[in-house]
Amino acid sequence: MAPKAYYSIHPKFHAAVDCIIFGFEEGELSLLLLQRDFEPAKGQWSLMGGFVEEGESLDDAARRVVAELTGLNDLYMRQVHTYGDPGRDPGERVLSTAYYALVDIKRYDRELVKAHNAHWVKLNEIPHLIFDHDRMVQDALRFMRYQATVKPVGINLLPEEFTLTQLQTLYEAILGEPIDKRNFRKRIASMDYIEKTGRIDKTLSRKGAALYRFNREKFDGNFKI
Amino acid sequence: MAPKAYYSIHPKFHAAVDCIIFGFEEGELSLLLLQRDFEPAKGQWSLMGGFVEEGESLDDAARRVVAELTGLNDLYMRQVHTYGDPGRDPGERVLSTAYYALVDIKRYDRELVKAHNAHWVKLNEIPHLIFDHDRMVQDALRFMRYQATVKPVGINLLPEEFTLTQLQTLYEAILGEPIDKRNFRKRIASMDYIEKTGRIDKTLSRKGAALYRFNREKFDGNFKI
DNA sequence: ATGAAAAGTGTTGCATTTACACTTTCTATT
DNA sequence: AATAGAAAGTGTAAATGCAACACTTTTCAT
Repeated sequence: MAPKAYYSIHPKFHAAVDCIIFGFEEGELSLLLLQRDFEPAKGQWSLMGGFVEEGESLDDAARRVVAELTGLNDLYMRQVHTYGDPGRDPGERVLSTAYYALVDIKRYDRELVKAHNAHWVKLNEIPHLIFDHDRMVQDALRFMRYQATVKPVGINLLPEEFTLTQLQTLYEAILGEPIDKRNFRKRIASMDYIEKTGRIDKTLSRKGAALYRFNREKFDGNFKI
Repeated sequence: MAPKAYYSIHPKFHAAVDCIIFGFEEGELSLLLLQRDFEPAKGQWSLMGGFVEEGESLDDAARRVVAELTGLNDLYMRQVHTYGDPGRDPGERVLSTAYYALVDIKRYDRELVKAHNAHWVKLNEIPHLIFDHDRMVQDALRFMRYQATVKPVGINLLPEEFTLTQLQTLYEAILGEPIDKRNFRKRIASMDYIEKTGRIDKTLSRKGAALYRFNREKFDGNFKI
């Protein structure tokens, strides 16, 4: 067994998670940010975060923190990076692990968000954030963009059923560049895990647009390597 | 200011770094692993790791730990992931951040490695490692492979000057598949940041092979986005 | 009846990637 | 001195993937 001193001669640190919560609305990506009405850094903007508790994994902590703010427990989340510079939190030393989360912006709990004084802010209108949260956002954005080019994580920003126009607008927002409609639809047509539901959405156009859905079974079947 | 209780009501944890140290020899990737002659988990195999100390960033801790074992202070290193499940270390709770490092296997300090009872182990001969170190290795390998397809990080596994055959063998080892010699050389020729030194290596063939070197300035000039 | 607004639909050219085999050079051996 | 062996070095053609491009259909509101 390990001698007791093996651990105890080393310092301990607070551990936190900070969450970069992405939403998609009006053709643009947004982040859910807190206008802090509490200390520390009261009055400034920050990411939603929280301390890791005893017996709680990092993933669980991130999930809890996001659920506290959104009421949603089933979000797509990924760890981005851990920030551990001494002095990154001017109060005490805290190691913080950043996670990004993808939210269908129609689903979050408006009461909870209001209670936390949180707001959806469009990507290009993001204010300066406290500590090293600016850098966390940059890193999370880069990582999410990369993931989106590799697998269809973006789907988690849309409702269960979505039109191809919605999907294209989403990917244009993620990649930050316009996409040719015909080429885009050709590519989607070749992905059998994005399937027509047979239903039609009439709210977004007079003509109506076919609704599609992501079929996780087909995707996992095709992509497990 | 933050009330003192803001921090102090939350638990603290040990923080560690574990390092996946890659080398390249005889056409294969290897890892530098410890056969532990110390507790905990004496007798088992593990990654080189260490606790994060007061006033030391995670990156610094990883750099220190790798230098302790290899004597090398200038290695290419990247953070991979942080592992925080309660119980991942059966002794006490420890949050561990994994880093990978790339070593020119000709350069490390053999005395230090021997003193730590560490050994280079080929990728496909890696034994079961303690705790969650197996998973760390898988994650690091995937991340390093991805990085190698995007930018020439592999160069850090070779000496300053190298032949194109060495470089090709390295990339075959990283990607795990054979590469066509002519296509490979065509691609390298199009990268002006890999430049001929004018020197010739005569140790690896009778004919002799041109030595090349990575020009960081040209690379940064081309790739800064 | 008409106009507006979004949905939907194929083809061609271009660029990139892949497949493929022989010659050159040198030295160690006979 | 001749030769065999071993790795270095070199170009072309086919195929595939990617990018560019414009008009018709449908429906509802006016």
